[in-house]
Amino acid sequence: MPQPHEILFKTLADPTRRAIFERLCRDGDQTVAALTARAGVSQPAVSKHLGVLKQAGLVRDRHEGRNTHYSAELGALAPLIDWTNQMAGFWQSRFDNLEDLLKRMD
Amino acid sequence: MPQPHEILFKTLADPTRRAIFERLCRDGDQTVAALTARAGVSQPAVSKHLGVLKQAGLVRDRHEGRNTHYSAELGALAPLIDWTNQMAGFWQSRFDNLEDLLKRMD
DNA sequence: GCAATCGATAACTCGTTGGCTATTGATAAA
DNA sequence: TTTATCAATAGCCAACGAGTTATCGATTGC
Repeated sequence: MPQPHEILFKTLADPTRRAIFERLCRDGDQTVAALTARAGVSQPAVSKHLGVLKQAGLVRDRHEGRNTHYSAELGALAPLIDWTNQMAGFWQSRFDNLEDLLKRMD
Repeated sequence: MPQPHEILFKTLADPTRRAIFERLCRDGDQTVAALTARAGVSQPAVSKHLGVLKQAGLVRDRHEGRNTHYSAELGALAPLIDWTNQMAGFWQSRFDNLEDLLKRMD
């Protein structure tokens, strides 16, 4: 399985798709029709984006009669947070090493 | 100007480009030649990626004779962190509102 | 039962983008 | 001064991806 942040970056890179996810975070549970009304693209396009978001684990779907409700899965963002923390960690390590070096030079 | 996280998501979505950035975070200052040696793609491809990273503010370049050194600009990740925090905030707000509602129903 | 709505899928188009090779400008080395 | 190296640019191509319209299966309402 590829590294978990890989799919997240790819999925969230598209503005339309990210807007859909943001809306689900803001306002919670939404039907496809409700999301389509505000997405600025066609219903099939929205369905496709939701499929990609679901594949990335960023949303869940719940079927209720002929409506499908989607909701954000906030925990799925964890690998993204981990990745940024890791980058910051690398940075800090190198800084610490430099500090040590300078200390040893005294 | 577009929202600052927009360009970051787009820039970091490409695996090759992200690997270059990661390497700069891990190991600090690198020449284009050094980065090319490990990138698995041609030197022009690396230069193009570095151009995109620079445009996004994620790297800085420093010229030294005929070599060009690049280094990571860690602060540029801030809008990404802000965005994830904002998503978490929306989530929390909705939870709080639900809590309030339940409390008022007592 | 029949018409209407919801949402997913199919099939296609088109712009974007990541890759390449070739080349150029600039600096260092011989 | 001539040759070699470094990095950026130009020009091209193939693949991918986001959008469209058309359609279909499923559910609900008349």
